Amino acid sequence: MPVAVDLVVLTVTEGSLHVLLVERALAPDKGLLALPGGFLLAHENLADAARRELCEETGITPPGHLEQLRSYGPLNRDPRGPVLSVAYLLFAPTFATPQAGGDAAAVQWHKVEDLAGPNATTRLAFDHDQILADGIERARAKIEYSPLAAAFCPPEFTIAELRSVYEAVWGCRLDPRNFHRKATKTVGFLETTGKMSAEGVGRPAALYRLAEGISPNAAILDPPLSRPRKSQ
Amino acid sequence: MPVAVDLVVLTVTEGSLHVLLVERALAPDKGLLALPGGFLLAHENLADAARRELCEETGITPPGHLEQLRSYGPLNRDPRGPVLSVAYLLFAPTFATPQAGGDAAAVQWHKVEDLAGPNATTRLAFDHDQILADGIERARAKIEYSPLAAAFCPPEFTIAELRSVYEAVWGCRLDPRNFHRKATKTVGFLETTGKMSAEGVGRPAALYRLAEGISPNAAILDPPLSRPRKSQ
DNA sequence: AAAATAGTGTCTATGAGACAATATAGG
DNA sequence: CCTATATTGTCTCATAGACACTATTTT
Repeated sequence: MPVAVDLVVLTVTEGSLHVLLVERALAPDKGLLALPGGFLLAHENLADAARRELCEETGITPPGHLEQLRSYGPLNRDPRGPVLSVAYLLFAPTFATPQAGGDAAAVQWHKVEDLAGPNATTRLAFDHDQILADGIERARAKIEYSPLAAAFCPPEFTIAELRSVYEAVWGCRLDPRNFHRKATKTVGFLETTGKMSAEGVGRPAALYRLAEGISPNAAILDPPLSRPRKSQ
Repeated sequence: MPVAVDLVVLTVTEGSLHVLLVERALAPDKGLLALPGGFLLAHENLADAARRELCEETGITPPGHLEQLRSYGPLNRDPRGPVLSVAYLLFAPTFATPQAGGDAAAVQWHKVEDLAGPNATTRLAFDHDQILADGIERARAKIEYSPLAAAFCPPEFTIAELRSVYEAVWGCRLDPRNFHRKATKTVGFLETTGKMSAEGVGRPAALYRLAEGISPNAAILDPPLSRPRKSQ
């Protein structure tokens, strides 16, 4: 059984959630947008294949946090026949614009708004719409009770930058004052650097980093940074 | 690449969480306890393979709720070579004692306490200890914000039965009075049947069922039936 | 000074959890 | 009667969210 690995690579730029897509250089679905990915090699583990494929198609060695999303198929998802796909999710800070390579004719960040949800305008190759939707849902759920939102930020960041990540991923506005209190008072989340941000207008903001010794993966925020329950 | 499907089949009996294990009839790891499972056939989807393997090895057509857990490998988990395993999780009501068949020499329910956590006494075959641990963790997290705990109960059940499920899965005692209020007042969770339970001593309890039109999978309890945060 | 953003304090509504009190069964 | 379990009610504490207010910068 051929086994593929596909990646949902998410980042936050310009106030909204973006996903890294490639334009397929080969049939099937040549010319369509798709998640980066490819076939698992013999003697390779899943996560290693995910990193290798991302690097081959985009020239990027993934920073951020990589985790398994779920597996799909193998039937009715690739016209060539049964292919089992194991999807991975990468929480990435915005890094250098990627370089197309491998099976990819072009690589670009795309606004998630245009691809998933009610206002979607573009169709992805294979069953990648479903995989993307699952990845977004996972990201939305996970930043609530884990420190993973910080994986979208540079190593040192302001509370406002962190808040804009939550706002982009959840697609809603958060009260800056309540968010500030919540984020800074949640134990085991942030650590002050002592430095101040010099950017922009208004009072300078303190710079924070992830708390020492936090693996963004395992740590659990308790209580969680609660996502608003009702429409705001 | 050979692809296997393994199942973590959980149920609640006698006040504690149990998992269905087979004794391997064949090498490798012959004689060891293992999760039921086997190889994916050509032209078969993952969830279908999970159901088929469970039926072959235990004679059971799974009631309850089946969901994908995650994938493992393919390296360093089977002495025969690389095998990708996709694990599934089944929330099962206690049903008829299973019948061994296929690759299984014996099939039995085992107390999860004896297998996972600090007091574990038995080792499972392959990497099934890890898979079991992940399945238990998923179950513990999921019954908090989904109606899935009811999948461990018969179609009609009392609040006390439902509470004992939560207590078994979470491994802690819950206040019967607070639990009763919480469970019955959570919208979209339970529905009264009008019938009463005749069992046991004390005042008879009302029988409930899952609310109409709930797919236990998709529904989200809001607010969740919160798991106690601190040790009780 | 005005505008903008950072950060703190305060109030209210809601839910979790402790626990009193009542209801209904069997012995 | 007593005991056991079901079910309801009440109280307290903690947290989410609304929002007034102060602090510090740029224009």
